[in-house]
Amino acid sequence: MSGPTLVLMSVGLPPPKRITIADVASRANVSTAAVSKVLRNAYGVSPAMQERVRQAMTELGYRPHAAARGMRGQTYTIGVMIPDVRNPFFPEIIESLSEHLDGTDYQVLLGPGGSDTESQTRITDAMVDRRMDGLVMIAPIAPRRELEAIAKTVPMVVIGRHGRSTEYDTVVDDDIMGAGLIVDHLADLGHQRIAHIGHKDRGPSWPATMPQTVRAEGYRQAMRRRGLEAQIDIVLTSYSEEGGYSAARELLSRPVRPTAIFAGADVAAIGVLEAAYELGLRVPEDVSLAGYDNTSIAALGPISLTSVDQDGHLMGSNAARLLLERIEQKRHRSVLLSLSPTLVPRRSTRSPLADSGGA
Amino acid sequence: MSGPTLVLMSVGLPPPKRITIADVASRANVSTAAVSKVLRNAYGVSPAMQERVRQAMTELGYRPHAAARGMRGQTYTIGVMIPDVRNPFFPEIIESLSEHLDGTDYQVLLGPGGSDTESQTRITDAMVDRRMDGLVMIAPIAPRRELEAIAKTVPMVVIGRHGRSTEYDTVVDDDIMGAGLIVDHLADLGHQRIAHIGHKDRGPSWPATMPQTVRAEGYRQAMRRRGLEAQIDIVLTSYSEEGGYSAARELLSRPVRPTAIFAGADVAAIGVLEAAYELGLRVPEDVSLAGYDNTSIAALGPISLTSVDQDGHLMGSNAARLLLERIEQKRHRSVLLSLSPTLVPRRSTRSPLADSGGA
DNA sequence: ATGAAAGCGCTAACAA
DNA sequence: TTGTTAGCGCTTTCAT
Repeated sequence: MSGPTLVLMSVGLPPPKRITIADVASRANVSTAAVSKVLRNAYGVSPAMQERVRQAMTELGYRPHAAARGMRGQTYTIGVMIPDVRNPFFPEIIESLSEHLDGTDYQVLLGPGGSDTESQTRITDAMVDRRMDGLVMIAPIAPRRELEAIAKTVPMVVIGRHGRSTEYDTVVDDDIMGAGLIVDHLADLGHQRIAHIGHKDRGPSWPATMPQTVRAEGYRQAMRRRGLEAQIDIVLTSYSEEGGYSAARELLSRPVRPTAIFAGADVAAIGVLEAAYELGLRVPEDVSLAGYDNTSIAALGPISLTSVDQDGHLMGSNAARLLLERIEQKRHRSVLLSLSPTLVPRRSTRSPLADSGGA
Repeated sequence: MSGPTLVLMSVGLPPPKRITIADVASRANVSTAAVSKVLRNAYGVSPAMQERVRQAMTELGYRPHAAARGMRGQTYTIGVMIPDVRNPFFPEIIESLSEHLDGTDYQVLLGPGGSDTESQTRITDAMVDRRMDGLVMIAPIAPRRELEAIAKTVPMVVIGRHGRSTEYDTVVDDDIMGAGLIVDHLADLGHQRIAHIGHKDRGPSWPATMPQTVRAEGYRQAMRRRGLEAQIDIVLTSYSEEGGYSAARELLSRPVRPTAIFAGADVAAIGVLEAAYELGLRVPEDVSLAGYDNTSIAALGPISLTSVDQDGHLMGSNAARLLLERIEQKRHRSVLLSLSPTLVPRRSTRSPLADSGGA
């Protein structure tokens, strides 16, 4: 294979300089203060002046300098911290968030934080340093105290993390319930050896409020409720293809295999599929499989993965609404919004074969 | 299903105010200019003063105000315009981009632009308004003139768009070659009726330089080269699951079906799989299928999709490098970097059955 | 209703 | 090497 091709080209002209409110002001024969007021739809400008200023703005192609505005007023920027850009569930939230903000003056900017505390802190700080008007944190792993410290500085909504805070709003899906839906579904089908694949993250933070912890806990509770306490079987890897793969390699290589696997995320379930495929095991004939998140891949005919739907759309729009309330109406009382998930049964789960009795 | 649960909570304290260089300066008994210099690692500060200032910074927990810095100097922010947050190929580019920037003072912020011109323009303007130091545009659909107008204002690298510009750098994968790899592969297997699913986007821009156009053109060229000109068969929908699905419904319902389908993107190929599944056709027994992008889903055992690999990692790191060169070394000569793709053959393609002779 | 002017936190000439 | 100071583009009192 040939290496990359490289082509050089010419040129370099003097950079044009931007139009400021001063330009607009002089063009419209008004003060800069007047222009500023028009810009903000502030009180105390006659319709006539309004018109003149707007005219001048369009004629000159004026664009407000967001950073400069931010020095005194707002930056009109909403920051969204995203751990793991690859997670196919986040786009749903993000899309709905931006949609909700589309009519407003606010712009959404995404901060790619890694799955470790440091990089999440780094990008979060970066957003604060840029004086964003509000922050949406998607499943952050920082300790609550840290989040609250930031939330004291800037309006904040946390998505996908359980527990409440007085400093920020929370939008969360009831993961206890979601895990229960899956376990009940599998138990109803006659499964007993139901294993769970969980996510363990790095970092010092106590993860009791993280979705993965709550899903595992929901799994435990449901297993007990169904009298399957002795069958509780959790493998902690990560919510990723690799994580699901390695967990499944372990589970499916045992002398007594589980008859069903509940992966805490669809991506992990995909890894399980891969492992099962390699081991020559069929889903659902040899092992039932369920995921979580109901990502679009779960719906695919050849995959047809039973999953739990979280309505990311609703999460996103609510997060946007709550954040705007905090920013514009200066609300300080915090809100906890808990949405209920729904089960989406598909072909990846079915009754275990006759030979698969209890332990 | 019960509706969302809502819980209200209390509190509201006076917001603390931020530490500025003035605070740091007085604490360290130096001028603000000195602090500024330390901040920028600028020339002309004694090690002693360096130390005093850094000390004061950490003691006070000082964080520079990015917007204020931006008013005179840089914002240390790199903006990345992303059309379609759902495209699973982009995360690769983004990850490698951020990685490359990790050691530097720059921060990556992502601008979610939709698949239409307006929303892309909107988010791009927003990034310019925020005085980002550099912009990376991933497969933008704006006309080249528009891109160049922006590039005159701010250092810019365009990814995934063919054609060259004197104003910005380009990192692109050779889509003509990539399409050729697929067609050759299929033709070598004995296929003749090879159909192609393309992407047609909205917007007034002339799309001759867009990847989808080039891939379609590459397909045509390769078909001619292989003497299959009469078999050229392109269905234009979109690079999405739905697009692939509807195109495949059409193609596979014909009296004389193609023996192979080359979808311009893996996501579209996934839609084809879905359609084939619904129609009771097997891949590859009844129809061979190839995608493009080699996304992780293509590698899955149950899917095993033949695809073209683009090395997003290399694209991302090169884009970062080129952008930094433009920003820091003020390079003006533009660069075109063309990477070559590779074929990744998998089980979704095989020789057509005997009964599937030429038209 | 309108405008003059004082900052916001920082950078960069220029002086010392 | 260090400090002084004039902005950057906008918002926001406070007079007019």
